[in-house]
Amino acid sequence: MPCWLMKSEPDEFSIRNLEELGYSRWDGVRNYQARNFLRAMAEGDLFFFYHSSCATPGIAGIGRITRAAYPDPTAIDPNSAYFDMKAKAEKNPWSAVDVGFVERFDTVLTLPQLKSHPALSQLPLVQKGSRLSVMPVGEAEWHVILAMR
DNA sequence: GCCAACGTTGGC
DNA sequence: GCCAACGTTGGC
Repeated sequence: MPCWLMKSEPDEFSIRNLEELGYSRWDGVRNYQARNFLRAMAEGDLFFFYHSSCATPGIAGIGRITRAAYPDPTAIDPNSAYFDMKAKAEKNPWSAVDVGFVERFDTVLTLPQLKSHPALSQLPLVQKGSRLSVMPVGEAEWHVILAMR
């Protein structure tokens, strides 16, 4: 089963928000490479929930894909912060998935911790300058990260 | 708040 | 198709 990592700013949407809600739509992705990964996801895939742009950037928990990619409604909603003028209902280039809560880590697995592990050096997350917000995680990497929690 | 790195836009 | 300018991401 493919595994993933997705970034969210916890001020916007955190692992606690997902825990409280139980499920959510994962929308607002506006990068083609990240969108293509969204489209490669299947129901049942697991992902690491990463907190970015915050006091302690790192992996905060685990979620599950509960619905495969579909057109992102926020792209055609003028009231949404993610509205895209160029998107139309009949031609919407952006995708969203639905996700469910799986687990919240007791403590965030911090970016420096992740960077310190040699087995994770190929993960785009830890590479210099990488801004990719949705990325695949290899099975070996997945288990390494799980063991670090 | 700063700024390096990246992706996108648009003139040519 | 090139590439400079711009806007955004995201760690620090």
